[in-house]
Amino acid sequence: MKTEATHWADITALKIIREKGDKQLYVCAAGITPSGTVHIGNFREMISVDLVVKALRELGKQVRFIFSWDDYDVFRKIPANMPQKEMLETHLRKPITVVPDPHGSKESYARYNEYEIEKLLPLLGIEPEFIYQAEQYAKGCYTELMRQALINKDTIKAILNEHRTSELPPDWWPISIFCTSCQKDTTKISNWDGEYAVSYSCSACGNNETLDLKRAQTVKLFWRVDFPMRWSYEKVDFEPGGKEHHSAGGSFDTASSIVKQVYNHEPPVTFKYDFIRIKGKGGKISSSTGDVISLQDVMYIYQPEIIRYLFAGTRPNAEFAISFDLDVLKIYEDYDKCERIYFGREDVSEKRKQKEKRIYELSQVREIPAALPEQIPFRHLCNLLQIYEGQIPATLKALDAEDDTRLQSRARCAWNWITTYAPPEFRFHLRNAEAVPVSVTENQGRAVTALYRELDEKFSSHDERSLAESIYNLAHEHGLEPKEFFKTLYRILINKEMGPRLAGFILTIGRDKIMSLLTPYVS
RNA sequence: GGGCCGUUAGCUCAGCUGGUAGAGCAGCAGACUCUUAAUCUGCGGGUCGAAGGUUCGAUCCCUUCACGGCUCACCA
Repeated sequence: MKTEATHWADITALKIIREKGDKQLYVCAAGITPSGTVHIGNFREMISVDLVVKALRELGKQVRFIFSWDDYDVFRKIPANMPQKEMLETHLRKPITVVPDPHGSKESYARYNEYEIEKLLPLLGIEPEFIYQAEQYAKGCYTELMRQALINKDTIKAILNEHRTSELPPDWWPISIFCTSCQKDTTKISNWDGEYAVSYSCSACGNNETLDLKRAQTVKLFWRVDFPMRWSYEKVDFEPGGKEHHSAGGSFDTASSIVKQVYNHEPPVTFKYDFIRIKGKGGKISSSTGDVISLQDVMYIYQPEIIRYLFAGTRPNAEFAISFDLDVLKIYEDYDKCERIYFGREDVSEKRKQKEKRIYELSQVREIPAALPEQIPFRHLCNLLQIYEGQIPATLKALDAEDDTRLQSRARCAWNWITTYAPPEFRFHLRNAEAVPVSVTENQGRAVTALYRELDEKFSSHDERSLAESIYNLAHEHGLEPKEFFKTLYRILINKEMGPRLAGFILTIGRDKIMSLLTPYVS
């Protein structure tokens, strides 16, 4: 039993129970429009709900975690990162589920964007029940609720007008219609009979028609109304919202009024989450250039647990940056430290300990490890992988590490980082022993020869410290400044002037390899 | 114009339901005749944006103000 909840996910869970009462089932919802690549900022919506769901379940509650894809939205503009722009151009104003996938792999534009992230979520332990709005509308799930909105048109209008600078026009309706002929939403409603018949005319193709709401599959609610309608339909108890929805007059505000006045349902518990910034991914990052950062991009560098850790460890209403630069090392170190704290291997204040422990628990993709997992510092992994040229099994074997999924995943991320984002100082290639030797002076050659002999005799008895000492001594014995000797050795090993801390590096490279690399210089 | 959020050590930030402040980095000193933001050890009196108020007592509550940022108001 925990003393008091201090983590935001637990606090929110308790708040939901307090405000919604003791229920058999709690509904927690997330929703995103797949009108383009789902980016890491959108991901905050999913993970935020996931963490709250987790907290509720740990309190012994039954929870339904729903995720609504707002894929009956209209295709308004073409994101810069999409191929086949001319083709897409011809589909503007149609529902995104009708627009073809420009990549040609999925049944629609919307589906492509949905799938790109749906396939990744289970890897992060996020497994919601997906609801596809286009499908829901098509199935007629919302017919009655649409009619209710039509009946309450004036109420809705008044609510929306409260915060508008210009009033909605007299002929405004809370629904919009995709023309059955040209599929575009370039339609104007001309009449509603008070029951289920809605007439419209299409300005694009000139189509005039009267639809039956009970049969029609192309009518939908205006987004600010769709939102509260869904709260009512799914009986949503909790849904967070991005900051763009959370100010006075924003969609949460109007949706709350509408759900109460039109649908006779209480709005869900909510909180606001802030945006995610990106750091260290050089140059163009704005969505206008279409260079959005997706979850996949982040997973390329960060293990699943660490992605969860980043979000679980930050209050939702605080903005934070996801880094691709040197900060990556620090983030991995922070996570490892958090893990050590969880397993009591690190002395910290009780308060800190409680805090970190909860964050650690929430960061786990599945069950919490029973004992401290083997930790291999990210930085070290980066060096080893370069020695083994990116071969993960060989690297883990050299480490005598368990070949488990966590370490594999970390190794993959480390290699990805090294090859894509790491600064040049971090990168190296071991030279090939058969390559033409670099040139060394006579003195340098003698020192290298001495080192060769030293290693030949005592490689296995050296540790980093003793070997470092030997290197110094050898330098002096042969009249070299240590710095010069270091440079010489780095050139011989990796053809650079600097590299990883030398003694440890030599030991890591391993006896066989180091001997073969030094051999050409032995006189 | 409305709303929200910030303003805490040089920098980045922690500080839960009030009991006069902390961590990392930087810095300084020392150690190691090393180098991948190098490692180890030691060192943290900063009017907690300003002014009022509530309180025995406020960084943490209330009010007002200043500065900074974000967001809504057109479309989804």
